Amino acid sequence: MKDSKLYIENSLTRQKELFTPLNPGFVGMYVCGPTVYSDVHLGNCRTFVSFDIMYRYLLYLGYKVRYVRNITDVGHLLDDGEDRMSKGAKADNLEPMEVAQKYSNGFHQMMSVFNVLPPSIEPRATGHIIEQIEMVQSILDNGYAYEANGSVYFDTLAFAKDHNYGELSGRVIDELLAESRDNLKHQGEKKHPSDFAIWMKADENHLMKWNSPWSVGFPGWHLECSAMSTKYLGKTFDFHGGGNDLKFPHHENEIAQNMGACGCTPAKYWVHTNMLLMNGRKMSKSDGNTISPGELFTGDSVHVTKGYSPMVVRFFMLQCHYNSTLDLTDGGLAAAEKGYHRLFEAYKHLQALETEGGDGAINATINGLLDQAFDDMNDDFNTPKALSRLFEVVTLINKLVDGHENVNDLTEATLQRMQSDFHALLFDIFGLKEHESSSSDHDKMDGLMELLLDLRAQAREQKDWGTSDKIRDQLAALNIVVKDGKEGTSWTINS
RNA sequence: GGUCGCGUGGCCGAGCGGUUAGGCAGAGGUCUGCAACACCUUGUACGGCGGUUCGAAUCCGUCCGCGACCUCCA
Repeated sequence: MKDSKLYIENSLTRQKELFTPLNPGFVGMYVCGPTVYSDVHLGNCRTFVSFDIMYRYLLYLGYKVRYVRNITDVGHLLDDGEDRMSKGAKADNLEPMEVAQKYSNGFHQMMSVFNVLPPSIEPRATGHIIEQIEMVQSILDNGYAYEANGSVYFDTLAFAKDHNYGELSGRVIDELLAESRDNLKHQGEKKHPSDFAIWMKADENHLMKWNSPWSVGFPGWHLECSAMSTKYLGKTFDFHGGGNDLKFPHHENEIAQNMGACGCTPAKYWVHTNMLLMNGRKMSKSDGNTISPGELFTGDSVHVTKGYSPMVVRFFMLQCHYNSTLDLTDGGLAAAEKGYHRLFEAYKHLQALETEGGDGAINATINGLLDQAFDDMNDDFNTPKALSRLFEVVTLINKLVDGHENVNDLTEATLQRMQSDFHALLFDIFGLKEHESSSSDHDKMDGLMELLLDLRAQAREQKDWGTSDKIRDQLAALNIVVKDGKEGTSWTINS
């Protein structure tokens, strides 16, 4: 276990707090996953990349982390009262489970493309109907819910007498009443407009329904997370995350349900990630201001001039703190792409550096920057700041490579630390990776390029600039950049 | 209308009471047959107006502008 103090901005208290797990050395972490009724969109990806960084950093610090991220495959109602999964199923003439499977597969594939680590447990709402029914019963037994026509509603007024409802989102129950007074007539079975369903009676054509003590029906949306987090992490656990659009009503109601069922607050630290915008506006599926991950990778969209690789997009996300809105723009991505390449070029040079070990004149500078990078990570996972330290190290690496700084001013120990910390930050914590290609392809490519550059070198010796430039230009058209340097010619592939 | 948050240099984006953020672009330079790439150096800033303070981008007030949530959303 690394000896470092991690501070996390807790949405519940709105303060940065020292992270101290309930059980030393162990972390229980729950993150609200996707509803699998259509393709993932980029905003989802940013959220899960943000939590991936946190998960990775906790692992790096040496915690044993149980990371639970659910998949919602039932219970999400649309305005017209139809279930999202059912709607998707009817539209494509599929079983609801086929819809869930199809989009779960797509989701997993996209997470893998973004190099997001899989969670330890990925429970599904439909696989935990019994747990949810039991929780409804507990809440009823405790007097915080009532039954009406086969549906069960959470009684927010009764709950608010004993507990604080609205703590997370800063909402006051009287205001909730005032807000929705106009809609009272539509509320039907509810005693109070802020009450919410924890079990819904299904009508005859509803596709997804289960037996329960109250009716044939289905669980309320917020209930699954309460039931599943309790099952896998216990009644109280360390860390609960989600997009900040889930704060209300989802997380507020989740807290109420857990309190209502077991009398204790579910999570110690609540963490919310901010939204991804595009061109200054919220990305959303419903209006046109959206780009799918696939379109972003291929460049097949009016919003970008070219495609950007998944790792460039991930790097772009890292340049912004998870708690701020991030504005996706073509210019921003292009800038990120260049920075990303510069970072990785420096990383490669760093791994090749060797020192004979001198007086360590620049040790302190480098150690200071690396220390600060980790301090930044400890300060609420501040990836943009940590990255800025790394770029300062990049400048130093380049100076060492170019001879502007003497590599022998670096002791062996500091060089090794640079190499291992750089690797840890880039790959283990930030979760970046280089563009992969199969190694046999790689060998062939090397051979081919060696041949071409050999021919070109001959042409240049004979001052046959026509042939020399033709080779260089044709390769450039294939995004292979030829670099003529002091020590000969090298090449790289630009993505 | 209610709740919360944000406005930083050409662009993106940290900082949040005194010290260079960083990336991209721009400018100058090194390298090159010419280029490109790469590398080095480098300028410009904190929405307006008040206030607190020895000192404010950073705290307070106010005005303007923007966004999110309050209804399904990551």
